[in-house]
Amino acid sequence: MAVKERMDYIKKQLHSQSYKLTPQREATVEVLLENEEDHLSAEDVYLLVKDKAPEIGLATVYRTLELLNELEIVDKINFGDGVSRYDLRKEGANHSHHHLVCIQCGDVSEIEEDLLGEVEVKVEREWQFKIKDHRLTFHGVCSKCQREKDSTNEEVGRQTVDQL
Amino acid sequence: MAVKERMDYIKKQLHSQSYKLTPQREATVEVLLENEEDHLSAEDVYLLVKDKAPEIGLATVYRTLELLNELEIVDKINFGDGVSRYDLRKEGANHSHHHLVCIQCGDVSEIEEDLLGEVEVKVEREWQFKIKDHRLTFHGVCSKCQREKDSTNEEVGRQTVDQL
DNA sequence: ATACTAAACGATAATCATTATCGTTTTCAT
DNA sequence: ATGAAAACGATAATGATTATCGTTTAGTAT
Ligand SMILES: [Mn+2]
Ligand SMILES: [Mn+2]
Ligand SMILES: [Zn+2]
Ligand SMILES: [Zn+2]
Repeated sequence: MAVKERMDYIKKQLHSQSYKLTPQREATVEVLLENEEDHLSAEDVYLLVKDKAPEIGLATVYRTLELLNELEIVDKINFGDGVSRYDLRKEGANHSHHHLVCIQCGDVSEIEEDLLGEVEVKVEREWQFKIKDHRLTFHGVCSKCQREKDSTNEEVGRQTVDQL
Repeated sequence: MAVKERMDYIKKQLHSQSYKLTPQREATVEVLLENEEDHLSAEDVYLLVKDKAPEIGLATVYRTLELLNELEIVDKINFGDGVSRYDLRKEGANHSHHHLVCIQCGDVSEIEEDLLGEVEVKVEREWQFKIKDHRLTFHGVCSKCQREKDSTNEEVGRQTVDQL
């Protein structure tokens, strides 16, 4: 697993900006690495990190996440529920990855591939805008929910009539 | 101006769902139409709409914006400052338009052109995800801020060195 | 026109995520 | 070992949004 190496790399990033790697910060990063698929809120991180460092305070979690965001180690994203969520950047990535949000089951999945190459070239050229980062989220129906809808819609002889 | 016609169309959308078009709702929509370029928070809308309907309450503004969002007349967006912003959909558009956010001056400008056609085809095919809508925001440096940076960076005679 | 009912409203209290404050602890260079 | 700065934990404050509730309005049936 590259967990150890990524931790080391993050340590270096902190040190290079002369930030200390406290036990609280290390535990927080560990939680983020161990839950990379998820999109945790500050409260979520707080509850998970308390297993490793029970004495940690919620304020410290917020402070740490804020710091990691400034260092561009995590992205702070917002899916429209009332909370910010913190998303570790993919290994080696220097920009935010994309998301698919299912409007039926709420599932959030990732697209690691950068789909915006050509689009960004066009935007930079035609809008004279120097792009530094992006946020791209698709809202729709995930494959699982599509299948469930299908098996529900077995209208007599005609099997699936319309799958939305 | 198409303002009148768009108001009529929105009236029809409300009525078709058997919602009443109250004076408060009408005043709110008017404010949105008159400030289409902007990205107003609920509070912003509240202050503007009070000119037209001084007795309106903030709760009603929130309720109206929520309703317009459900009817897909406005998009509720979040640029990372602590507030939701409400963005009227472009005339005839059935999806959210894109945004350019300048990380230096904070300016937000619009991209009405739908840049994601091919990307969405690919996502639907390769991720088996049925796309209903999207959110795309680019973060970077707007043309104005780039020009200011340029004229500042005249390294030869070196006038001013760095601003900010 | 009157009376009834549900929708909508205004005022304001409650909620809840996030931020600020402050006294204490830790880290690290001297 | 000493002192200053950085971090921390607890908790109060803030501020956007939502919920509540009594009143008003709009639409419909008498
Ligand atoms: Mn993600
Ligand atoms: Mn817009
Ligand atoms: Zn789903
Ligand atoms: Zn700018």
